[in-house]
Amino acid sequence: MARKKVKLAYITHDSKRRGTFKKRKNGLFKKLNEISTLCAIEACAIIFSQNDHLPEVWPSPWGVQKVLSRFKSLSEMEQRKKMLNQESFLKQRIEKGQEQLKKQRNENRKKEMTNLMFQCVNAAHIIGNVGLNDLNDLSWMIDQNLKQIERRTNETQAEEVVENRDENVIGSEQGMENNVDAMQSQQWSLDFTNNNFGDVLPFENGNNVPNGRWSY
Amino acid sequence: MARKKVKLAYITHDSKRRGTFKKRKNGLFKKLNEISTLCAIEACAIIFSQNDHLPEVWPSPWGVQKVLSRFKSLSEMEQRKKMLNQESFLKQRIEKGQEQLKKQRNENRKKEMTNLMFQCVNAAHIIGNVGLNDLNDLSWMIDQNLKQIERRTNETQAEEVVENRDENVIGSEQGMENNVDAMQSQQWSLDFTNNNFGDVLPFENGNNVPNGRWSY
DNA sequence: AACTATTTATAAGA
DNA sequence: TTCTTATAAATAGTT
Repeated sequence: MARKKVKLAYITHDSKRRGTFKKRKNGLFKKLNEISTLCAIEACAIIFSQNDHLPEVWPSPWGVQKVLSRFKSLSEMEQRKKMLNQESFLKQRIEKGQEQLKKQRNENRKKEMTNLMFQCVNAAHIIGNVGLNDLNDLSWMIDQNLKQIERRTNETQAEEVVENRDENVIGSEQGMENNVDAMQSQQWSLDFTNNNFGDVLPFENGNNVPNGRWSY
Repeated sequence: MARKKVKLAYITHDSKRRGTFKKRKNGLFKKLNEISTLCAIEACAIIFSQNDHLPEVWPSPWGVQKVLSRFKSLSEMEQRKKMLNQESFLKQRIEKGQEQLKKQRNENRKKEMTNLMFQCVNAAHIIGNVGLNDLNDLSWMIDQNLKQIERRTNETQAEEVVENRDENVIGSEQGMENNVDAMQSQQWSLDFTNNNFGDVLPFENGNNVPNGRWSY
């Protein structure tokens, strides 16, 4: 941005790009430092350079961790929201697939629990041929069944781990149609007011997504 | 930085600070956008404003997640490396912690189920002041409790999903506490060469840490 | 939110 | 690389 206006595009010339990267990274971190001081806010940035596989971070590894833990502690719903932006339809599909998978899991768990409880009662009936008048009876029964429950739970978990890997791909396909409404009803605010970014960048997913500022 | 040189310190005047924050945040994101375009690098930033409990992120929630996962896996890998180098002492601790975590989870699940069943019976007692002679009663009761169960299960699952992702590295939940130690034992190099930040900031942890660029 | 006077950032060149 | 400097950009105070 000096001596000449640079076009906002990948700098092919190698040493030039490295120089620019270094300069701008410093500038960026300085700005970050300034805004966090001036406004007393928590912020962090992580930048992976092209060559170095280790990132440069601001304000410090520990500072980053601190901000990240706060970021992660946002509720699950918000996390979900965040991940569900319209950057790519593919991502949506995967998300939806995961959602379905989760539902399916809950469904399974639900059935399992229901089944479990019926078993409890059956067992009680068999044992005493009477109702469960005494909690102590139930207590015994629970102990008897607990191992079985645990085994089942473990099985379910094991399956889920396996499923996790590929199922979201399968689930995703069917997830699409059902969730279009849900998608559209989501309120994403892509704030372009006061957007002076000027240009449009091709994202790596191939879609042309205008560079805006995302807010929740 | 115009009309007057501002002192690098917290802006007490409220509306002024808000204005500065907004302007500078946009500037920052624009810079981030530029550097990542010009140099084709992965980067992200998270900024918590003072009021809003939801952060502003760049490039997008999803983009942030992507970078974070890379960062996290990397930092954990590094941590692991260092720990292994330092002796299997810490490694053992981690494994033990993971084991404990797993046990704890099973314990929780067990308790949850037990609790559930007691709730069932209690509810039944309250309702009819009799034992569970009729399965239909139980059925009703189950329906009543199912939502609660589901909620609990969701909580448990949510935790597990997070852990699942990097569990084989370091159980994140339990790993967090350990990480403090690990962090501090890490060798961070604070690079002050070519540091034009000029000033010294009091960090919120109380330490006076010069603003430099951290690299691993 | 829009407008400038200034300060900063930085692309090229040394 | 680092330093210099001409110029582009960012932005503080104002409207």
